[in-house]
Amino acid sequence: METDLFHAIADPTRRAILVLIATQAMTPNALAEHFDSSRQAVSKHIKVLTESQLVTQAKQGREIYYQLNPKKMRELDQWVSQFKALWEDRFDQLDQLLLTLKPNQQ
Amino acid sequence: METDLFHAIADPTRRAILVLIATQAMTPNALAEHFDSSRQAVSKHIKVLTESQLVTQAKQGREIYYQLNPKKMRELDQWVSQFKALWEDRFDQLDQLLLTLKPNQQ
DNA sequence: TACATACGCAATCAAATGGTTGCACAAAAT
DNA sequence: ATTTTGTGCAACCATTTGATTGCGTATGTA
Repeated sequence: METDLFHAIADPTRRAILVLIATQAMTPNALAEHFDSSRQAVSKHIKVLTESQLVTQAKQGREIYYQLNPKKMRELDQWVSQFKALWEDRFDQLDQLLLTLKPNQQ
Repeated sequence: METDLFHAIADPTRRAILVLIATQAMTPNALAEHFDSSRQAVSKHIKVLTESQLVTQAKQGREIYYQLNPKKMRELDQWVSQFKALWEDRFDQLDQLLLTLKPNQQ
């Protein structure tokens, strides 16, 4: 089962997990302490993140440490970058001009 | 009704719409020609995008032109940027510090 | 050995999602 | 004035989602 990257980051809990494990690997139990929902619910989120390859795992004894996979996060950055030119200053001015010529109605 | 930015881009059709209208405003009918699903299905996607403020509209006669709102897309870029230090080659202590100080965003 | 801990997996359920069809209405065309 | 076109909205439906509960298994501990 592979999960789409954009689907994986659509959930607020999953995004919070990503921030938490970005700098330090964490176990499901440790992660679950940061949320109101149960460990199993958090584990299901972790599974989605793992299937999307945003997260990698490393087993240590009976604990499993999950960690962010920056390479996959980079894919998101690359997708966004295709729009980057649109919010640069010179294009903002063009937007203003278009708005003046075609004012929004309704 | 306001839709979350990350939820808005979770759907492949909606992402395709964003790419199509990034450089040129388009009407729902024109957009629907690019997809297999019905006009109404596309219109529902447009509604989600509009509610998330990723898309703005401009009425012209009986046609409604939809266009990308770069400022909102920039928010996505800013969220991703908190992880940027993790995949950059230069990974000095300053990057670490900035990442740690940055408040958690969802 | 016996028990506790950390975790994944399966079943279940309410809510959300994405799609379709039908309809209403305003603008344009005839 | 009547018809066609462009669009949004509501109702409906199958599928997916996020959460909970219960269970099985492997690892650590008394």
